[in-house]
Amino acid sequence: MNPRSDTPQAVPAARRPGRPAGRRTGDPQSREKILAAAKRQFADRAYLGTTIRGVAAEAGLDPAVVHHYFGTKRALFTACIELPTEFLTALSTLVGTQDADLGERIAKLYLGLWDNPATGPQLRAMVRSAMSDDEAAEVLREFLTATVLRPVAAAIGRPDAPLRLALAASQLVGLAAARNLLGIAPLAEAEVDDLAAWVAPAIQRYLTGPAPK
Amino acid sequence: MNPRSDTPQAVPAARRPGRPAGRRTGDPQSREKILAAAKRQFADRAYLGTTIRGVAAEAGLDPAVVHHYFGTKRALFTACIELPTEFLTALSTLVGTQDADLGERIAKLYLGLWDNPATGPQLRAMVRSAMSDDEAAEVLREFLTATVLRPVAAAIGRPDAPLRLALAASQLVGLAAARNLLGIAPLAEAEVDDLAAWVAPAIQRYLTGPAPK
DNA sequence: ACAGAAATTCAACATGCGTTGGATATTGCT
DNA sequence: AGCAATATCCAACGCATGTTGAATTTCTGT
Repeated sequence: MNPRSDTPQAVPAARRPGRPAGRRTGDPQSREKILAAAKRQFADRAYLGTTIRGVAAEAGLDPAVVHHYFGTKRALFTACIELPTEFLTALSTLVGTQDADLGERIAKLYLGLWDNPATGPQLRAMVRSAMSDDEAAEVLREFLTATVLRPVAAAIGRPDAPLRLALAASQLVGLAAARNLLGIAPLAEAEVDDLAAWVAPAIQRYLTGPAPK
Repeated sequence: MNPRSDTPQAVPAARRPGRPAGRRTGDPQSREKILAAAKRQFADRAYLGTTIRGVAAEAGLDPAVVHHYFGTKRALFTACIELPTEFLTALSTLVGTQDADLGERIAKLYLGLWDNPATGPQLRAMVRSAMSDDEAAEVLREFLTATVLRPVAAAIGRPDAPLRLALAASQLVGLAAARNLLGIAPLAEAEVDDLAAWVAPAIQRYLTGPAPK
């Protein structure tokens, strides 16, 4: 503390500039601030392009606080891509019922998830990172097969159901990526309902139509 | 380096360990080796996950050689994603002709490009990096619209051609990403011709079918 | 009132990165 | 034979990163 210490030993103290250390008054929202900033950055720059320091800066905090709450960057990422389960169950039950409007209802629900501010960033972060990071790819693959493809395949009950669902999923993921990640103009500017009407027949045919040849 | 130097000055010389510096005998293939290694790594780990040092190591060279030939990492990347123009013109002329098999022929040609060892790595590198890097995304968007979407839209000549083509492209990109990047099982294991038969009706409908509603 | 837990700050470490500069060896031209 | 161009290696710089540790302040429960 004293500028002129009376002992010749190392004097690590004397913290003068910046805000003082220590706990802030009021209930701490740092964890939520970090999560929000991290979701935004993972969604925009994928796993490798996102830095702990950048997240901390956007949240207005010290990088060490991020580690205090989440430990490692990987743990922060997995905390960011957890989706509200309500949507997943809605999707599953929806696809379980077979009818002529199935394709359109799936497409609308799915595109709505991407435009929803509560779930869109997670989806963007997931797909963006899965394309450039092996571990994230495994997370997405596991998520797709476990919570979407497998249960729905069982509900449909055809022998070629896994292939059919994978085809439908590839169309939907490709559409969302082109629209929300790459920003291909005609898709990015289109309305959800119009897009759903366009892709609905394709989804419907993949799921319930006749096999080719 | 020398334990007993005869001059008290700095002695930078006396390079002893490792291979000697200087030009190798025989025609230098280093540029091609670097390109091959870089294509592989950009395709596998996207732009940010690829390091000059890693590329140099795979090519068995010093990182400085990479800079000697390509200057910067960005320049190396753009050198890697240049596609042979023959394929592009083949695609363009193919889509210019309208008939009932158009969807299937497009799908086969496109999926073939991804499985072709001469063009697959570039496509993988392009799409992978476009998902995580802004500049790469612009390259892909420009490539898609300029060499595929725009000319073909002109050939089709419908007012909603841009949207129709973007939808077809989203299906194809999504299919290739799920199959070649994410490794979704039923798609990764399927034959090109079978997949083409499945997606052909969707492509055909996007391009020439009736508009919805 | 007090002790422990929690929250925050700063400083630093070790690592890996892209990039640069200089030294050295080989080639090809004249 | 000699000389410019080319190719290669090594060492280092400056910077950013994830992560750790210690110090400090506030809060909470008793």
